[in-house]
Amino acid sequence: MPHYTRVRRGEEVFQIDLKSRKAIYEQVVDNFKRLITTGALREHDKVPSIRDLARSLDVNPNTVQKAYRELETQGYFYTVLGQGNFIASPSTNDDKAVQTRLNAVGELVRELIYHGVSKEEIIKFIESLD
Amino acid sequence: MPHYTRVRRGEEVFQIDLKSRKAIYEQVVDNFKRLITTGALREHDKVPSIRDLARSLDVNPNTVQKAYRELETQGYFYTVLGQGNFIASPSTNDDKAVQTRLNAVGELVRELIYHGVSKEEIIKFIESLD
Amino acid sequence: MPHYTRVRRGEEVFQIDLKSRKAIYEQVVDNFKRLITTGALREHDKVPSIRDLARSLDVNPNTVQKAYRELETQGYFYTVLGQGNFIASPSTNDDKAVQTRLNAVGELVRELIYHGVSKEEIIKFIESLD
Amino acid sequence: MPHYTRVRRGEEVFQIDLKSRKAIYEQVVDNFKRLITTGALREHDKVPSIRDLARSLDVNPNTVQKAYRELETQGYFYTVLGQGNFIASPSTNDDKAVQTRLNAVGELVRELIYHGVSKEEIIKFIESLD
DNA sequence: GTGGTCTAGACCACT
DNA sequence: GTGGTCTAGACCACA
Repeated sequence: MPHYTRVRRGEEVFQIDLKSRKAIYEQVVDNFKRLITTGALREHDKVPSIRDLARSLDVNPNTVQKAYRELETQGYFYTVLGQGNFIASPSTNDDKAVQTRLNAVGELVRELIYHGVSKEEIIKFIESLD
Repeated sequence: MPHYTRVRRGEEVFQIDLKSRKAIYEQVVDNFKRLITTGALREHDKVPSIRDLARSLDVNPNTVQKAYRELETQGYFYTVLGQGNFIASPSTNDDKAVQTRLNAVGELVRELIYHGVSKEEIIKFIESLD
Repeated sequence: MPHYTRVRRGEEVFQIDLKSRKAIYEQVVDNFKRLITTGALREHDKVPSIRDLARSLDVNPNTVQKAYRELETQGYFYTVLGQGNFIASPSTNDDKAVQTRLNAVGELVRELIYHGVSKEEIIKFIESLD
Repeated sequence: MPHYTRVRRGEEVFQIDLKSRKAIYEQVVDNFKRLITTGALREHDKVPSIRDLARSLDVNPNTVQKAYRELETQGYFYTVLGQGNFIASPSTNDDKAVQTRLNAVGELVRELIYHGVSKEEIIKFIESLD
């Protein structure tokens, strides 16, 4: 019995690891953030209904709903009552979100340097993204 | 009940925020990582005893113990029985640790770009660190 | 699918935001209340037929019908069988409606004060209306 | 069988109407907002544990938790893991919250005027609060 | 003790 | 069809 689920959506893969210490709903959130920030999902795209995704991932609908709610409050989704959930427009002025993430990057960079990786290598890695 | 604790250790500050969503033991871990990766604590330095730190921070000794065990597992501390805990040497060849952190950086960079921050700005931020 | 609809009616705008958490039929109700209380629609004016408005707003006729029924219940519309819906006369003695709204205002004022807005500012805002 | 629950907490009353069209968790949220904005609950006060309040109100703990989470994201509560929930400091710079509430006040004032209440009466009512 | 997650399954409101 | 709410009850992590 596998303890993870992978679902292909177009070219992209949606992956949940039931054994992970990370909560399932958080993994769903992270998967969607990845699909959105990589451009695989774009503004106004419809996402699967709560029930459908729950069936695909073989988890309880409540769990998916919690993820969708979280994505809505974080500004990645919007909900149209009776019609489903959709990808929202990027909010480019969320200073708090930016600051949190920059701090996290700073922390990781320090740890990477401690593990022997140079700033130049890290910057080269970032430039190679996408 | 105070909702945060700050303890000066030399020039550096050790800070616990009870209001944070992060578990206290994780905050203790992160504080030590920060002190180590910024050079405030160096190889073979002795760290405070579990009981002492617990008293300083006004948290349960079990919590500090959990943090110390975690730091040992992650290779930041080593224990000498009967003498206490000490800062370990950096492990410069921990490919798994490096890979995990690079992935996390990649994820954060994508989210920052999505929030309107350019790669150039992120790189400039990294260069400005320390 | 557009995520909002604006329809000009004379000088005034009728606006539905599908992304809002508010039910569409409630938004239709609110739009009419606004047009009525601002004087854009007056006593005995005829309102569009359910089918026409549904077409203009690109929503389901059932949704508009629900809104019209609600507006009739609340005393803003009256129906003449075979002729359509019309704007009713203001009911100046509806103590219950007044009391409900005053309570709501009180609640909002308390929350505004809690968020640092002074009573004077709130009163100035009210005086500036219209 | 009564369809509502009233719980006295000190001088204040906490009231839930199971028959209301408003969701139970929202009623819990509103009750706490009222207690906070009227000053009955103050910064750093401990609120009842999820299980305790659920027992008092005779609702499911999940329902109370949903309310507490909402209060946390709206900035009224903060959670200390393993210790419970506490009243947060007022956030005096939440422009969005202020704007939303001012708009709502404007709407209500227009409706009150439509129902025959004068601006002067409304302002007098606001000045009489507390 | 505390909050957090998850399931199974029911019922409701809106479109 | 869609999302939203609620219950009953289980299990886990943290302090």
